[in-house]
Amino acid sequence: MPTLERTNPLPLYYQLKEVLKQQIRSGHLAPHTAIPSEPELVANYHVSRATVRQALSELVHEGLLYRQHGKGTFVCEPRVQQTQSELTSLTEEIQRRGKRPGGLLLVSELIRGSEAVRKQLSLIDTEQTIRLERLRTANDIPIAYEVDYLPYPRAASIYQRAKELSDGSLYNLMNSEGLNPYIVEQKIRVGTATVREAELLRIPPGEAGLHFTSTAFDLTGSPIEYSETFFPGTQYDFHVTLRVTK
Amino acid sequence: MPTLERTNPLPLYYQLKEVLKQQIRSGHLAPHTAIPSEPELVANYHVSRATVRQALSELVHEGLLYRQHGKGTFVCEPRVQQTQSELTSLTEEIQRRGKRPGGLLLVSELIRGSEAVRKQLSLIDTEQTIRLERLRTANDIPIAYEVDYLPYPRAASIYQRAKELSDGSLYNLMNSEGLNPYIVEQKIRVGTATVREAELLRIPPGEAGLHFTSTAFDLTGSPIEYSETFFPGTQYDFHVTLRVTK
DNA sequence: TATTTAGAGTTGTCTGGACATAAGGGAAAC
DNA sequence: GTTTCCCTTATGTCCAGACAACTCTAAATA
Repeated sequence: MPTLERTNPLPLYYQLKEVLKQQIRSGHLAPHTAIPSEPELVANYHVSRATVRQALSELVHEGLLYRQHGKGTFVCEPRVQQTQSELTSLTEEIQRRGKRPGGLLLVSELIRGSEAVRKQLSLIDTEQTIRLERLRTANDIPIAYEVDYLPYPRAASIYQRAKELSDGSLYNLMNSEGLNPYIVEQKIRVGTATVREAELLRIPPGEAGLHFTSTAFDLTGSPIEYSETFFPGTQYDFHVTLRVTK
Repeated sequence: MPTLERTNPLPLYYQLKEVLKQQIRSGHLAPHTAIPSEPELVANYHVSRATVRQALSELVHEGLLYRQHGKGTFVCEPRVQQTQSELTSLTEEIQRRGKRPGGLLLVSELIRGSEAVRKQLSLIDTEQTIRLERLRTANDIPIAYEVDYLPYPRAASIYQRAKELSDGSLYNLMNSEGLNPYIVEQKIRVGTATVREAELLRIPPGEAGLHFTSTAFDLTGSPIEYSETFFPGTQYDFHVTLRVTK
């Protein structure tokens, strides 16, 4: 049995979490079987029950364990998409499918923006928007047309570094500038390609596709990005994992 | 200041959560302002710090508060779609838009099911599937065509009560029978209507729409429902809220 | 035999305390 | 005037213990 290191700067509850995760993933703790009870974990790892419960609570929240009052704590059956509701950028999504993500920055400008966009970003009168128009590619083949809006001056540094977007993800760039997306709201509907979109994506005008509008918020709930993306045809599956809020 | 009732069967941390929620929603605690510190809450409500922290932790997890080590705990800016990633059935979604949900049960049968469906439901050799074919309506207008598969015999009671689906939600029926959806995985893509779908939905065959495939799991991670749904045209927006997992 | 009761083991809630770590401000030193 | 250091206050981690509520089994009872 692994032991927890008190000299380790990582918290004890976090170390315990990692140990249990490892045992679950390795199959040492099988689905639907009970893990050691809380008093047993306390004895085995020489930590208090509060520490054990913090580790278990987080694993329950991550969907790896479930508790039954009076009976015990059990291992969840693994799902296909084990990572639940993770926030993946299109860049990462393309990489996950074994392709090479790329992009072409078509336009980068500072404009006032429509009232709809300004409302999404909660801008005040004097503030402007950074507008980025991008063509996204996988293995150099265009797969999506995207327009991003960011609040100015808050995201001024993004405007300076916009040229880096040709090969990288906007979310990566935002993270490196302290604009960390924490929650993202997305709306999905069927749409048809405009003439401009059809031309750029090399598809017939009017062809159907998925139209995304997305707003990203930081952990304080302030909007930091709004975007509209068009995926033509059936080239793109969108996955999502929902959870009951109780 | 409201007081917590120790005679109340509801836990103290839960009562405190509700009090704080109320103060946030009423605007008594404004966005981006600090709430009382943990020691202050301890003194004000006469509970221990562990109790306070349990309440705050859950509110942080629900996206109503955010913490900053060494500074304090603050109120999040409210988002448009404040309820995050909630699991709403189509029935509830229609009601939320002020329309009257309905349905027509076309087929209810017990079959072996394709290998793909059997795999989604993790069935063993001897088990069968309940197959339900439904036309969903809003104000008596067809809006979606849906095929549901449930594991048999586990969901046998659903098969008995299938006729109730004409006016109610499958998730409601499942909940009343102890089959509680806890996590739902969905895949969304653009699709075209088959001849049968077009006929039932009164649209031209081949028209584009959203094609959903969805698998529901109970809290133990076991699959309890798999469904395929077609929404024609642009009648349906799909909303989703994602969160970073860190 | 069938039912009730008692007990052991589990998770849920709560207490009161301790020290660590991070942020900010003000006093002291330069 | 500027920088450095210390103190205060905030959240983060951890402890030892207590009782409540729930589940299951087995013994006691009708």
